Amino acid sequence: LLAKLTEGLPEEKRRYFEEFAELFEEKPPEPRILAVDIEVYTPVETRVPDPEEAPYPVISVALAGSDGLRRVLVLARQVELGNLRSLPEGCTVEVFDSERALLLELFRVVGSYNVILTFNGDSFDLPYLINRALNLGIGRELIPFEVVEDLVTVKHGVHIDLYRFFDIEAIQNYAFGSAYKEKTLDTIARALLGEAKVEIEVGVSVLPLCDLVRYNMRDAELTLKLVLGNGKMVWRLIVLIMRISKMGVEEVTRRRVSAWIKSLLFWEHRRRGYLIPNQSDILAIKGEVKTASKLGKRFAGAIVIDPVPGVYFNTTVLDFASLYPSIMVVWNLSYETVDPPPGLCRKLEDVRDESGRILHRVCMDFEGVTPQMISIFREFRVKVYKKLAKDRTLSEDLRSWYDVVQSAMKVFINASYGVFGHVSFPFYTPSLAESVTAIGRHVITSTVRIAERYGLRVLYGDTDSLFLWNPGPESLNNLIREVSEKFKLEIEVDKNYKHVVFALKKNYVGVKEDSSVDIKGLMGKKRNVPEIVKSVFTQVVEALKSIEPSPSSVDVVKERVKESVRTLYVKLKNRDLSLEDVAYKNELSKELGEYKSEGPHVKAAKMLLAYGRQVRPGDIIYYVKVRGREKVKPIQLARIDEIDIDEYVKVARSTLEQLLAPLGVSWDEIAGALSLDLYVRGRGS
DNA sequence: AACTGTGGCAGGATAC
DNA sequence: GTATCCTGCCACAGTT
Repeated sequence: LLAKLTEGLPEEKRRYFEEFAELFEEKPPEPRILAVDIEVYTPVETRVPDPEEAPYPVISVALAGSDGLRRVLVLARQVELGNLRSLPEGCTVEVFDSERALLLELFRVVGSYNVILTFNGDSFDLPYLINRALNLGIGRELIPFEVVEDLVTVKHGVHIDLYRFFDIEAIQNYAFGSAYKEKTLDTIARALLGEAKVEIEVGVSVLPLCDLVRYNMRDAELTLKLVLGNGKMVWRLIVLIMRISKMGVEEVTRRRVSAWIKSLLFWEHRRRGYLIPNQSDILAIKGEVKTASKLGKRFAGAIVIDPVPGVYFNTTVLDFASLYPSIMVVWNLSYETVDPPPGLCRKLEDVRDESGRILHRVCMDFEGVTPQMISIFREFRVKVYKKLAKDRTLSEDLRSWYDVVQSAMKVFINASYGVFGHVSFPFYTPSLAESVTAIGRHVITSTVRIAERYGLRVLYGDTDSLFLWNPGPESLNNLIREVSEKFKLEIEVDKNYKHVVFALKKNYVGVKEDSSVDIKGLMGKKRNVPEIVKSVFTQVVEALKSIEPSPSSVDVVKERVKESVRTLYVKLKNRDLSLEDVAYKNELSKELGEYKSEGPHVKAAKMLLAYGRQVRPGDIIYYVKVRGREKVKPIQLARIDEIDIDEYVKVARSTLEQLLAPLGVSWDEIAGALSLDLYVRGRGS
């Protein structure tokens, strides 16, 4: 495959391919890995002990090793023993009457593993262990961990904090397709392994010993499985990113994709003997942008076509395969090729936006580093590794390795454009980022014009996609052929919708041939909408699946909605719900003091703080709407009987109207009849 | 002094 | 990275 891939290429480029191939073919190392999780005593359940002070004893430590080790070390305390039958299977439990002995045993075990895994170990488990050991008079030389800048490392090996790894946006979005949204051990394990933490009703400090062991062991096991489960997928991904980026394991698992790409590009520069420019020098020559349009934005982005509201049957979605990276390859866009200083380039090409205006010029004398990297990854990914990942003649283990190889490349390809628009990236080049989006706009608007010339009806489009209403196969093929030839970009049919409902930009519902449903952007999908409203939304979507092109079919949907809303009303009125059902979930994106306006989740967070609970940026605040002056309360401080029913009816209305309006159904039509109906029923009961 | 309406903006979440 | 949606705060003006 490699020979085929590099056929006809110049010697130098062939060598690049060969060198990369080695990185992808070399088997991953299999070090001894140990997952560690600790539980700490705390007098106040809601308060997490400060790891700098480490004032309270470590009451339990669970260890799960790649060699099958399953051990829990517990401290003997005055608590219930609990049910011995609830102890996890295949696990050794040792009870210590000295915390010092417990920690020393832990340190001894840690010493025989190369890779230590934790979830949140950088900010809690390991600093706590270090400081607790010091407090107990254990010498530093006996403690296997040490703090280095913003991480905690293992003296004889490496430490991977999975919280930090899964927190990396590129990992979350590209490698796992946004499968998990909240970054807790429980939510990530549920999403990736289908397993959950052990549920406990009370804090760990008062938990019966056997339950504590079970709870602790599960956490360590989940931590280990997140790395070694699914055919060691995560471990392999880490290894591949290390090889591609030329970074160590502790950096790769803690730094963002821009750091990986930086490292890769620095390496490439050095191997070719190029000078690495200063950021300020790039900015001085290539910093000028011409499309700074909106407040807070540095350059213009993509085009979103205003959808024609309504319900459409038989709609085909076309899209460009990784549009931005492909544009960078075809137009040779790289920080060193865009807007070269006068006299340094013989062959220049114009970068035009959708209006034909020339924004920048690109040098075509030589291939830029970025396009070269992208095209190598793309070639390998499409022509080699996607195929090998599906090759039935290979062992399952090998196929899954190749699948990780292709997804590692995907991460680098997808991130290749964004980093150049990021101020802190060492190769930050505004004119480059602006050129990519301008060409993107040019490509999509030209494609719309060509589609219309073939008599195709464009219903909607966003950045790199076009939704075509009931296209004739011939016109469709003509469009695809003409556009691929004109731009040298791959455009293909992505999917067909049996029917699709449009209302607003970035908001639609489409039902595919197999009755699976795509819901984009609608409120009912967002995490900040309470569960109780989401479930009504889901019911209405179910009804939409079966819709046919007839008025009676719309009536059926109307009835279903009415029924769902009625149930919601009754539930709310009877307060037949849990606080979780009505909770809004919002992320606290910064420190409380940094907020300019006090939104509901900020207000709720402040109440939690006043109550003595820690709140940090990144925390998801759960709050409910209550009657009275405060209007909101954090879920921990609220009671069911304070819930403000009207607020929930309001949010149900706005959420469902997004589905109803395109069907020509008004809310009043449903709620008007409903309130009378409820009134009569209410009297009846 | 308390309330109501309004437009601008902050903030969160999503699409691509 | 930008584009877009929705909610709710906030300042201000006008009314009771």
